[in-house]
Amino acid sequence: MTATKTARQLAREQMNDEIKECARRQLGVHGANGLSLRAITRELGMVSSAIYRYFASRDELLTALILDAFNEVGQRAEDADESVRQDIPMHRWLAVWRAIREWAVANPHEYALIHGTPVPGYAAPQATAEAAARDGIVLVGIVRDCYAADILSPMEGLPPVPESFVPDAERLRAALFADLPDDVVLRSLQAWTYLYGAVSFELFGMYNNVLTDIPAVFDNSARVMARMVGIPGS
Amino acid sequence: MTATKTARQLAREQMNDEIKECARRQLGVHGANGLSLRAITRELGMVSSAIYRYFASRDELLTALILDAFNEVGQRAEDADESVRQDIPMHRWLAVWRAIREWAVANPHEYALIHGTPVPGYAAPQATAEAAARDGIVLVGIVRDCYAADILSPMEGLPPVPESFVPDAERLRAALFADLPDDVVLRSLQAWTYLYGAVSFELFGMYNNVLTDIPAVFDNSARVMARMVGIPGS
DNA sequence: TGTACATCAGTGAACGCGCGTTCACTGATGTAC
DNA sequence: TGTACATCAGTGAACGCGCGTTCACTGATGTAC
Repeated sequence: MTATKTARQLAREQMNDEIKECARRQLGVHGANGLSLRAITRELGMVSSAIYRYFASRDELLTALILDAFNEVGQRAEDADESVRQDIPMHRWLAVWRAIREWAVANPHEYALIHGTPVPGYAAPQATAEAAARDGIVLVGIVRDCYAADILSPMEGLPPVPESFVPDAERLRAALFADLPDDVVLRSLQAWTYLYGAVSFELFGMYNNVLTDIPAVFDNSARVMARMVGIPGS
Repeated sequence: MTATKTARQLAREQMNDEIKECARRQLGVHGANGLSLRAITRELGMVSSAIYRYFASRDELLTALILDAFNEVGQRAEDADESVRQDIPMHRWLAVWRAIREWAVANPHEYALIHGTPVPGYAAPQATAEAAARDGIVLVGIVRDCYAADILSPMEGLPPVPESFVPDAERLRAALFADLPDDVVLRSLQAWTYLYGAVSFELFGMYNNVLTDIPAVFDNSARVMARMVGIPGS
């Protein structure tokens, strides 16, 4: 197992990428349900059975695409967080929200793959769960940093945390939320819900004939949610 | 054109309903993309071409299902609003939120049809737009009643309305929001976005292994959004 | 009230299409001695 | 360094399937006189 790769290995990796890229293009035209292995091989100038050298089945290809999508959006979120000044939490928060939205707008069909209607008959394997959590980890990280610096001030006057949420908060703390109090865990989840609700509304056309400057409203929503969670900054 | 219907007309209406009901059942198994006219006729014991006496094409059937779904959820929202005491806005607000969520949970596939990934290659005709607005009209109605009664107090300390939203607010006022101020129009849209974001997260499985008592968190969110918009009540 | 004609729900065969997956194969690339 | 063998990417034909839609038809239901 050396670092140098044989011509065969290189060709294989390249072909693998070409298949996925072609599949992504297909997603845009026919949606996830219409993803056709034959159409992919046709476009790549191969015989239809050749694709089975790379993916054992249609589901396996789908899984690879889903994994890529989760990782891409997760990577964008992480990059955005690191690209801004770490000492201004609101800047980090806005940067991450924008990065996620912008990725989705630029890749609507991959977005639909991970946040749209689940593909019937397809069950995502456990492997995707880890990749799916990356964006959430980034957002929670910002909240945690504020809490650790004692500058988190969740909005007052909001309804109290429901009792039935307490065990969930406990479990979520252990997994990701560290020592954040119940209400902050809840507000963070609500902000996360809003973020993807807004992106889905935009991409699925619900804002057609309603909003013209969607990015501006999205930014405003990001700030509203930041205020709710307690992230300081104008 | 009398009120009495011929046996033929009655049979036609009944068959029409049976086809749609069967189609709705199919949605659950294979999703909107997998809706098959042949499978429907098979289940109904007809020959495959017979369905063309009722729907001119697959798209026409889809449109009918979408229209039904919008009208059903709209009806539920209206009924819920009317079923509670009109003088307590928060009760109305909660009732409508719950009604919409409960309809969605009870009819996940019809929900996906109207709020999930758009079906590729299918463009909803204008006719659906009116039905699609019913739930929004109910929610805005509550806000308007509060404003008219001078008991609306939008949350303070939220980021100001973006300038680019002002023309949208103007247009939306003319269509539906009557004399509500810009910030209330914006907060209402954000609440509407949140509502469907939360329902979609629940139905599309994003809360799996995260929340156990989803209705409780949903209620909490409804109250948070009510507070943001300015609807009074604990 | 009875008859002649029009309407129209449902039939059955066919059209042309695309799909995922399998299998035995060829021939180029890579590896071990 | 050269040869024998193993690996494996890609071929081409085939399998069995389901799909939406058209078309000429049959026979029951409805309507006008």
